[in-house]
Amino acid sequence: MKDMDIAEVSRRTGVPASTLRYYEEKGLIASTGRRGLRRLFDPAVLERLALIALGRAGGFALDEISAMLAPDGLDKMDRGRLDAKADELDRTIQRLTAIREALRHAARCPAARPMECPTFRRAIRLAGAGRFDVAPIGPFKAEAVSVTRRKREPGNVRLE
Amino acid sequence: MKDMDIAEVSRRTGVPASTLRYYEEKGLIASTGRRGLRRLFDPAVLERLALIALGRAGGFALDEISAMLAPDGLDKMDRGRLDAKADELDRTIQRLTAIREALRHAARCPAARPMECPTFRRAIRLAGAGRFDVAPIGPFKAEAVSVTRRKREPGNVRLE
DNA sequence: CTACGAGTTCAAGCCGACTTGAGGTCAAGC
DNA sequence: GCTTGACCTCAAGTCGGCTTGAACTCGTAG
Repeated sequence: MKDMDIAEVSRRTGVPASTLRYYEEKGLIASTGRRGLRRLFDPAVLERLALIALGRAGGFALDEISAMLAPDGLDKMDRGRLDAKADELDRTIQRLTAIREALRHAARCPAARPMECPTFRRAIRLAGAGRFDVAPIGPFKAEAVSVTRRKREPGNVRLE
Repeated sequence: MKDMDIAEVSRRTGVPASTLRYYEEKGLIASTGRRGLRRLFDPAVLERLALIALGRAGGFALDEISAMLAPDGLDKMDRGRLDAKADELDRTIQRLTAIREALRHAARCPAARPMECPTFRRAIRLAGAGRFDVAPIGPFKAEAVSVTRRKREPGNVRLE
């Protein structure tokens, strides 16, 4: 298969041309050359874009993704980093699972106010949604979690 | 317990005062009144903030959260909506699980390039990371998924 | 040879969720 | 009565991941 122009890459991946240019600018993908002004892409870019999409779907930032993909454009990734990311995802999944349970429970819990329901409160605690020392049940701890948070972590502790 | 000023709410929840003002402006929380210029909050706001944190941790937008929390400030939420959100979370969890497996596998798969490994490709497919009709194995479908995407869904299909 | 359309560059805009900063107010303690 | 410092408002800034628009350049079909 010969080199493709940006439109074909876009068509085959569903990724808009503007995004492809943006990715190139960020160094996530590379064009093999130009014909006139036009970029030419090696078919291997399709794989790379699939991996990028995978990362994005996993909630990773573009910078993290480019750190995971090998610098030379091959797809050998750093094993340690991959495992770390998997662990991160694992924690996220556990948190989301707890939240899902909380929602399901809240949807059919007979308690007038969800917060009065021990099951719900437990789910909140598991969700690590923060320590909100609301009256009824004692204070609990929350370990720091991160979804897509940047600097600060509101929703997390700061014990007085 | 008497009404609290913004600093106390902040201290007890870990949510910065600026964020509390912002939430009030958006109608997510309400102050019960003022003493001079200063906002006063009913202790019930702590619960509400816990629920908001829960929603945020679940990846929901503030607008979605305020739609889930009752307009009158009580915490009765719309059951249908809650279930829908739980389902949404469920799909997200499944996707993330597939991605986690893909990462774990990639970390120790002997194949030189992950994309040549059927297990990895399968994980990508499950992840719904898009249809990237890379040569070796045939095209597959991806149903639209949404993490925190806004309008467009790059990474998803557009069969020619 | 020329016009066309698909590609290009670069700067600016957008969205959500906040944060920051300048300048103002006000209750309480000395 | 005055200072202090916590709180206030409002506008603007930030960050990531793109998109959009204006102005321009080419290869190719007619």
